[in-house]
Amino acid sequence: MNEIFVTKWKSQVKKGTLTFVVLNVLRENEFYGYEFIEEVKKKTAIDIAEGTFYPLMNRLKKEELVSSKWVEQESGIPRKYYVLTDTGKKTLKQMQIYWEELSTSIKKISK
Amino acid sequence: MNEIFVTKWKSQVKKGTLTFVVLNVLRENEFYGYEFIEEVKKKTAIDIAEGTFYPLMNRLKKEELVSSKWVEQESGIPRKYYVLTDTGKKTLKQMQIYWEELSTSIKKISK
DNA sequence: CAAAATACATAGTATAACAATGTATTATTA
DNA sequence: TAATAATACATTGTTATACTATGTATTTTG
Repeated sequence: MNEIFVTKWKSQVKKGTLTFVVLNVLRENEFYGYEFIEEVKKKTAIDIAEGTFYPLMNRLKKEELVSSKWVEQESGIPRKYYVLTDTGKKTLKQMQIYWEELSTSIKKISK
Repeated sequence: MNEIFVTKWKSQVKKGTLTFVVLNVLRENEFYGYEFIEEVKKKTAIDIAEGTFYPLMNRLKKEELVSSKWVEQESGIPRKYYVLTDTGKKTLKQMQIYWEELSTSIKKISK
């Protein structure tokens, strides 16, 4: 029943949304990429493709909303941890305002 | 304070969202384009550019989620009214399920 | 009578998600 | 112990959609 349409739509809905998710999650904890994706998959209904995540993080770093640092492991591949910057925190606050407005608007018309 | 970033982000967030808005609004009433844009602007925090709306409606018609009919006016330019099809109604139901999941997920991580 | 509002529409641009693919290390399991 | 899965980061190319700018035409308003 129009599965292709719905699938494509879900992918479109994620645009922008994933940025909002990332900044929100980093507000409370530092995460490295692989962990982040797994955590979000477990705790929410949101599935982030790796091919989406890494370019997204590089965009956010370029915009200086997040910074990153490599952390060597006793064994295994080093992990790149992401941290929310002050600019990131301020930007997130503005985004939260719009998100709130938008959710409220949609709740209004979808009830 | 990063206004350009936030502005671009808002535009990204609308991707997919506008489809959801359109189908939801048409669930209860028929509308013509100009009226639709004005109504949504008045009642919600959502601003839809005309250059977004008309191509969007043509996509939805192609997918057979909506149909349209021209209605002549006693005076003035004829109006093209949009109507939700049965396929549109069924597709919307599936979208509502995902939207609910997504909002819940984001509420969880943004609190 | 000029400007604003109404009403539909398209072309070109920018952006972001995703699949596919790649590299490398470590843990599991058969 | 050899193959496979899981961990961990990353890029390239494709596709889809929102927006600006622009265009046409009619009607209302100042």
